[in-house]
Amino acid sequence: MRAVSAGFRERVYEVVRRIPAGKVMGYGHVASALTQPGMARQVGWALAALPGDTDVPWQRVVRSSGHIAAQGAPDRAILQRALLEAEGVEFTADKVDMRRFGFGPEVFLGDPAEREA
DNA sequence: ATAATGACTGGGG
DNA sequence: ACCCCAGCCATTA
Repeated sequence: MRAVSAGFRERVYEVVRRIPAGKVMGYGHVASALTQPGMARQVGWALAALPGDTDVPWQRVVRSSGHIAAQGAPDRAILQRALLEAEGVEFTADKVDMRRFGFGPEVFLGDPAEREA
């Protein structure tokens, strides 16, 4: 058995599958959705184990900063950006504006004044 | 059982 | 705002 526990992986995939097209979620955010904050790295691990023909929209998961992750797979990183732009996600200086494209109820927990109109 | 690794994160320079 | 470093945690060696 390679990578993370099968159960954990499936939970990650379930969450990722719920991210609507045109939106992105941070690894830490996904981990929180799994009620297991602090496992951002393991979330990335689960996505890294995905096959090329998966139906999981792994491209919608980026770093909290909005930058593309995929360190060990630069080729996948390029593909990821292409897929996201095809979904309508705009990139600025190789980063995504989480304030606009970030998904998840958690993002609304912050101060309302923080939010962009 | 200990040490190294990595699709991460937050704080400090 | 960008780069570097220490902290985290399950999987591997």
